[in-house]
Amino acid sequence: MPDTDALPRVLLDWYDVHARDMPWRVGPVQRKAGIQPDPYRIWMSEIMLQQTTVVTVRDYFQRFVARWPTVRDLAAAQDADVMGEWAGLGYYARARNLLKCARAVVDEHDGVFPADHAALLQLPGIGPYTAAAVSSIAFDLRHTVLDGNVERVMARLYDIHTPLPAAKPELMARADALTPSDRPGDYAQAVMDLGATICSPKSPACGICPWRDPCAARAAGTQGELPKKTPKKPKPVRHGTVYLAQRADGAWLLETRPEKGLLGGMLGWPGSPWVDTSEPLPHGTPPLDTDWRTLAGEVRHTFTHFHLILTVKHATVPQDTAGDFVTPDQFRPSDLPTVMRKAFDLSQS
DNA sequence: CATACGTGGTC
DNA sequence: TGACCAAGTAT
Repeated sequence: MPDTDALPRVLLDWYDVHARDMPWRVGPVQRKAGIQPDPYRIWMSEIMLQQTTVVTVRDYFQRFVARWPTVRDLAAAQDADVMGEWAGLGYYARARNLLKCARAVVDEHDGVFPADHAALLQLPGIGPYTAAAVSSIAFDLRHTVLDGNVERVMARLYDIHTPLPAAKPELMARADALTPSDRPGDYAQAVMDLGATICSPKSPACGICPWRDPCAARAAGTQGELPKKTPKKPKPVRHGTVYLAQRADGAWLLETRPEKGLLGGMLGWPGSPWVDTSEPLPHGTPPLDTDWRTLAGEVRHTFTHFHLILTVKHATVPQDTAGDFVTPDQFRPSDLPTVMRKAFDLSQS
């Protein structure tokens, strides 16, 4: 059994030297000099980092805080502007909840992020992990973060073979027992940095790990097979049709998708429902009665729980055609979610 | 507890 | 090349 009193100290010492630089992060040296993180930026980064890598988040974060420097700025933004800026980052419910949360902070908390874990948990898009991350990292309160990194580190440190998600309560208990009252914010970032860099999913760098000596999995040689996970279900393949209509002035016929469900609230091309490939290719109802040309090739895209094959139809229509056309000066292909941008790219090739 | 919910990088 | 994986949340 590792000495649980010494472990957090060892990790904090490692973090003092190896903390990675991130645009939202106040590093250990600055923090010791009394500089506190901006809760708005910590919250923003934590929402973006949900199921998303630091490398991907970095540029999105910079664009968001440059465009909306404070939570009040964000709360006052147009929905379509925020969704467009989020396009390509995925999990679009995060963007919808980002706006709801910003407006709740302004309306219910006088524009100031609450430090309290329970209060944070009441806000849209903030669950157990993010509430703990914001209260610890932004306010240096002692809360235990349990994300994918910490789960992996704990499973290895204590050689826990119970598969996820059943192992979560035990992993949380282990993580909580290690969380120190001194520098809990730096500790939270340190244990996640450790999981992201040293204690990685494949071929962990045990030789340079600050916790190599107390690590039970390393002693047992099981680090490569932990954490165990319950097998995933196979992804079905679905297919459908999308319609790209371009007016004489170059404007495109687009629609804002319904708030709920896949790509909710995002810009997209009109099209058919997407059905299993065991069924015939659906054509849906074309948005205009015109001469549609089927483009060569197809769009292939994989979502979290299914593969999609899209047939893309294109038409050039007269200037006086009625509909929600977006003019070239207002159309940014980067406002489209990736699957829709792939259809656009096919029409341009 | 299971499922829906994106995308890009990696091996 | 396809499966796995990433600082999870909502229902």
